[in-house]
Parts: sequence; C-alpha cells; structure tokens
Amino acid sequence: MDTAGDRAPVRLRSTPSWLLTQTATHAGRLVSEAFAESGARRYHYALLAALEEFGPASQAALGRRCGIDRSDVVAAINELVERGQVVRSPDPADRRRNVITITAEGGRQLARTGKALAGAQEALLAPLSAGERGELVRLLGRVLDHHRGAG
Amino acid sequence: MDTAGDRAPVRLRSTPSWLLTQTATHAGRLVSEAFAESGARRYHYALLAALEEFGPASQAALGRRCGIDRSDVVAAINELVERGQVVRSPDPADRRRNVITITAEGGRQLARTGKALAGAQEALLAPLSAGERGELVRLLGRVLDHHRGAG
DNA sequence: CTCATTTCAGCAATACTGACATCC
DNA sequence: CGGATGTCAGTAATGCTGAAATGA
Repeated sequence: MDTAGDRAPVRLRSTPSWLLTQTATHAGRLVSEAFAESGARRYHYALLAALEEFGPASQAALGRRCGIDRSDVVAAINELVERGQVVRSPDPADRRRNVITITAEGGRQLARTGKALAGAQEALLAPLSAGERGELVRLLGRVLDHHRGAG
Repeated sequence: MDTAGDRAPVRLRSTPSWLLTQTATHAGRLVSEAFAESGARRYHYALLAALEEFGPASQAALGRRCGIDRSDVVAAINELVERGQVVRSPDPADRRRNVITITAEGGRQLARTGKALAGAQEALLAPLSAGERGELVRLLGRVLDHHRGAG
C-alpha cells in the first residue's frame, strides 16, 4: 500500500509550526544520547553547570535557576551526592535549607558532559556552514533571552 | 544567599550546545501547551497529519512516517478511534494489517490543533522579525532534511 | 499566622524494549 | 523458515501536582 515514502517523517506543507516541533524533538533525542554517553542526564548537567557558574546554592534556588521543579531537584541532587559530584550540607544560617556545593569530581563530570554535548551539536548542525551556525545560534539566543524574562 | 539572579535560567558562557537544549525544551513546553489546549497530544497530531497528507495507511507505515514506535501507535490510534477521528479496519489484502482512515471529525481536530500550534509558534518567535523568522525556519528545515535522510 | 524550603507520593506524555501470536 | 504486523507489558526520563513537616 505504501512502499514509497515510508521513511519520510511527517512534514506538513501548511504548518511550519510543525517543523519547530520536529526539530525540537530531534534535537532532544541527540542531546539525550549525548547525556547517556557521558553518564548523566539533563537535570544533572543543568545543576552542575549552575553550581559551577554561580557557586553554592540552596536546592530551591537551583530549581528556579535551572527551571527544574523542587521535587525533581531533590531526586537529582540525591543522585549527584551518591556519585560524589556534589555535597549537600545544612545551611547554618537558615535551617530549612541545604547548601549544595560542586566537588572536583562534579567539575570533571561537567567537562565530560560538555564534550558530549558539543559532539551532539556538531552532529545536529552538520549540514550548516559556519556562518549559518552562528546565525542560528544568534537567533535562538534572541528567542531564549526574550522568554527567560517574561516567562 | 542568592537573592539576585535567582530567576535567570542556566546559560553557560562556554557551551552554545546548551543553548540548543534549552531552546528545544522551551519550544517543547510551548508546543505541549498548544496541544493540551486543542485537546490533543503530539502523537495524535502527527498521525492525523500523516493521514491527511498521504491518505489511509497501516499502523506500521504510520509509525515509520511519524517516527513513532509501533507500540505507541497502537495506543494513540485506540484513542483516536474512541474520539471518532479515525477508523480502523482490517486490510482484506493483508490480514496482518489494519488500515487507518481519517474521518471528517479527524480533519476538524487537525485544523483545531494546527491553529493552536500556529499560536504557539507566534509566541515563541515573537522577538524575531519576519525576515529572521523566515531565516530560522529555513535553517531548521535544512537541519531536518539532512537528518531525515540519514536517520 | 504566613511563607519558604525540603521531601515524598503520585500522575501524565514521550520514547523505548522485549515478548508473543498471527500472517505474508 | 525468515520477516512483517499488531498487541501487550514494562521501563526510563521529563515535567508536573498535592501534601506533609519543618523552620524563618
């Protein structure tokens, strides 16, 4: 019945919106692969990156910065603690809080995952020239900047 | 401890790869909202779109075209049948297969979801000019075209 | 009392694997 | 027999909600 065109994913003529959906899904898969290769997940990387860039923080603050729900921060930090990549210690100044601090091993894991991510981006953007990649990154940056303020 | 900069999501200086991840995640959330508004999910829309564009097909063919696993096609088609948006009938020419056909109600649902998706894209690309949107869509199209060939 | 923080239990959509029976 | 198809069971990561206990 459908011997030809079986492999071509859906690509609607009329709705470019769908293109965004498809690209986001595809990028998500590539990125997930990269995370798996490096032995981490998205949440782990986001948390480690935030800790390295902004220093020790409470779990709630980390969640707000990374866009991760507080519930999920708990589980992710548990795993990072088990792997020795962060340290969780009570905040003497506010006994509700835990202060999370990245360790040397956490820094190494961050570097590993960063390399895997760079590889994934390389694979994703392979069909584009250097100039086009720059333009794409610039446009996506504008989009993100706009939405991180309003929402 | 961290009263300022609490709301800013992680945005690494050194890894533009993370920008792709973040944008994909953000786009995914906007798109999911749009689907929920229109009473559908990604799988439903992809299947209906493929049926409208390429005509009736077997479940396996639909899965290949939409990038959806066979197992998940079964469940999604079950739901579409319940809603009267597609019809599932045995293929007389090959008794292993079911032929899936879109109904008039399915067409209406496709239109509803399409409108919601267009709104989501509008919101996502709000910070870009018309020319920039065109450029972004063109670049993403190139990326998708490249990867749908090579898997 | 109000609010923030941590934690836990649970749910839904996405994406995948393995197994099985049926049929080409 | 090998291979495709439909179906079901189960798992994992992501992203949410609700509730409870503790403390500012």
